[in-house]
Amino acid sequence: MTSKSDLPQGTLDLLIMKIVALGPVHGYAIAQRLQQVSREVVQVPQGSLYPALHRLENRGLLAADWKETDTGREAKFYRLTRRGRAQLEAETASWARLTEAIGVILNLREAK
Amino acid sequence: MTSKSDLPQGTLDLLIMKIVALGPVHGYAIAQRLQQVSREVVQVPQGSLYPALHRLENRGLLAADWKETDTGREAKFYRLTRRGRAQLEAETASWARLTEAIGVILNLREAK
DNA sequence: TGTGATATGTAGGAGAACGAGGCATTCCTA
DNA sequence: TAGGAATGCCTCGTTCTCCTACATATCACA
Repeated sequence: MTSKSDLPQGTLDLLIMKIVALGPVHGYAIAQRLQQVSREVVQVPQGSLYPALHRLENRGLLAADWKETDTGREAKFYRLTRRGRAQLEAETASWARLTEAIGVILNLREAK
Repeated sequence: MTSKSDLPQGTLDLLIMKIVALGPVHGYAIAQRLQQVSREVVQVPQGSLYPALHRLENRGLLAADWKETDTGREAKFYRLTRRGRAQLEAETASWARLTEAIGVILNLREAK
């Protein structure tokens, strides 16, 4: 079971920012955490992950430094910039508003 | 306020199917209902609406007949096909699973 | 007459997601 | 010691969706 459902467009950036907000992580670990925390519901292919990270970095929402991982490899650790933090807050609120609205619609009964 | 937030990819089709499931409606009315019911949160531009309707029709999820509206105009009334109804159910469940997973992630506290 | 609401549609472009590929290192095991 | 799996980074090309802008037509009303 637990079919991998594709993420709606735009959602990936939000999730990435959220994970990064919890503390500096490198790309590979971001994908792993999203998968674990969501119990396999959210799965991020690398062909989506890295372009998204670069996108966020170009927009000035993330910044990165090369550091050594626990396993002794070099990896690019991302952190949220100030703008990124503001963006995360805004998008989280927006997401809540939207999903609530959609939830209402999906629960409509024919009783017009 | 009530900023118009863009819909995540794929969500539009889901919402359209849901509205159509409540009873036959024409395109223009679908957009209006979505806007009203969501208190302006969901707004569907015509350039998104009609392509989406054609898309759903081509996929065999919607079917349409020309009828007269309350206002005396000819309009294309859409209804769900059997496949459309199954698709709506599946996508609704998928949406619930996904938003729940995302909700969990967005509520994470740094306590790893 | 002209403006706003109703009603349908297309064209063009931007942007996101993803599959498929490539590359390098480390660790485990047969 | 050879091979594969896991870790870690990346890009290219395709596909799909969405949206701005535009085009069309009817009707009500001022």
